Amino acid sequence: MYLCNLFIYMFSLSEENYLKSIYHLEAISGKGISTNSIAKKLETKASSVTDMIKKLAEKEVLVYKKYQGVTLTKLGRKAATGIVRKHRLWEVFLVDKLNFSWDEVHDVAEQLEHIKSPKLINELDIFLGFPKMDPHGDPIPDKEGNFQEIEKKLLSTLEENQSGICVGVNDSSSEFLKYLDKYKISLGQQIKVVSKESFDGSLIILVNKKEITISYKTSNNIYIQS
Amino acid sequence: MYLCNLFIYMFSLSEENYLKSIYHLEAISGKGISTNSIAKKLETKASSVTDMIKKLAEKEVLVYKKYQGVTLTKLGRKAATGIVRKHRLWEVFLVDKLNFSWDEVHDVAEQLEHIKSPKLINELDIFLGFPKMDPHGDPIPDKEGNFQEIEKKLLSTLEENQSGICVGVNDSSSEFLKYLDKYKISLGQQIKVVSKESFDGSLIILVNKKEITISYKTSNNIYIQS
DNA sequence: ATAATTTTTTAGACAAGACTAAACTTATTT
DNA sequence: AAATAAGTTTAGTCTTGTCTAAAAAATTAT
Repeated sequence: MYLCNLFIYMFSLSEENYLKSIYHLEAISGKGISTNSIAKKLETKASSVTDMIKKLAEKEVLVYKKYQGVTLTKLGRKAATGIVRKHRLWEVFLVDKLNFSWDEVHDVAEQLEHIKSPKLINELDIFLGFPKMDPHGDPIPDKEGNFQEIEKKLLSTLEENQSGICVGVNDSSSEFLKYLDKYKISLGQQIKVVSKESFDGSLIILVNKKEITISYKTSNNIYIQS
Repeated sequence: MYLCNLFIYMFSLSEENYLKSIYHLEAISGKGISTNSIAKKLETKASSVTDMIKKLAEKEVLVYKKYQGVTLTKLGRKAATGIVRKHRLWEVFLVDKLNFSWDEVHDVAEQLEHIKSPKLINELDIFLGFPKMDPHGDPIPDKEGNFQEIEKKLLSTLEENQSGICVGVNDSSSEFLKYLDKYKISLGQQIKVVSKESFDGSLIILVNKKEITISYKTSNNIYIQS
């Protein structure tokens, strides 16, 4: 228990960013995350990544074999979910308490997620009423790093005349979220597919009793629960 | 205005800590802050301080002449009060909203004060109801860096039978604050000097209808408003 | 006024984390 | 199976911020 609390102080800002990125990459593509993919995610160079993953392998948060990519250990995953938990709780705080909109929270949460204080984050969790989702519909891990992913599919996979509720987005960039705001697409919003253009995958959807046309790319970044 | 907002992003974590320390030292001892005093405050070496103040002089946040110590410029003072503002607002947040006690806030606020987001701090100010004091009785600067110091004197300067209200502490260390908690001395607490021992300066004071004896050192760290 | 002491600065080194360029593996073509 | 391409690692450099040891300036004591 004591060791476990010290453990959260063990990583530098840079190390934490690597852990988080690798965690997110593993969530998409499974084990054996490549040097290049990490470099792309962190907007850095492959050689920098090689240096850092050697260091993280020493600290036993990931397993590294030359030219084989990396895989988080249980320890590494625990650390990563801790950071994700902090990031998402802070996002809820910013939106619920400080009048941020969902497209404004990311950069600030990116800073706040590195604050080291177990009491702070647990009290914040209590203060916010133990939220289960962040403002983009992503699940918030509990203290132990556990969370349940909700049932959801991409809007792009719906057929004509099917409908559902928006429960998340795949792209949390400010540009995309502002675009969604313009068409009043937000979490909880009912969306119905009116028609589907087969040649480019674009959709006409019904939102708030208005029909709007969205590209395949857009529909592929919106999660729906039927 | 645009420049003014960029300005707050201009300093590294380390630079911010130097600015803050120099600001606090100036508040005590006026202009011309010595290399050694900065080193002591930041628990670093004089040679490191010399390096850093050269850098900060280049950035025109302080004036530096070899062997003469440093003095903040208007720009430097603006930056420093910005950090102090953030530190103290976060302290209020921790105590008012997250159930921290006044002896637990310092280390966390020390981290939070470096988060860079003008919107964050202004919204936090609104959320907290524009507090004028932090949990230790220190004033919170407004956006422009202005604040008014309240009328106060050290408990050690009171005469026998004089009384007043505790409005601040000079030492915010966890040890001292816990000691005060033990004797139920908190902000707003009525304190009356029952008697004064001339040979060591110790006091017998009346707090909550109980008489307690405190050392000169203690009485010299408590601020009173008559 | 000179000597001793303290303070400050300089010079050179180091660690973390990033970068470029070159070398080396692995994967893909032909 | 050899040739090419793509991805990865190594080697060496740079920046930031720190440090030690030594030199220089300022202060204090004699």
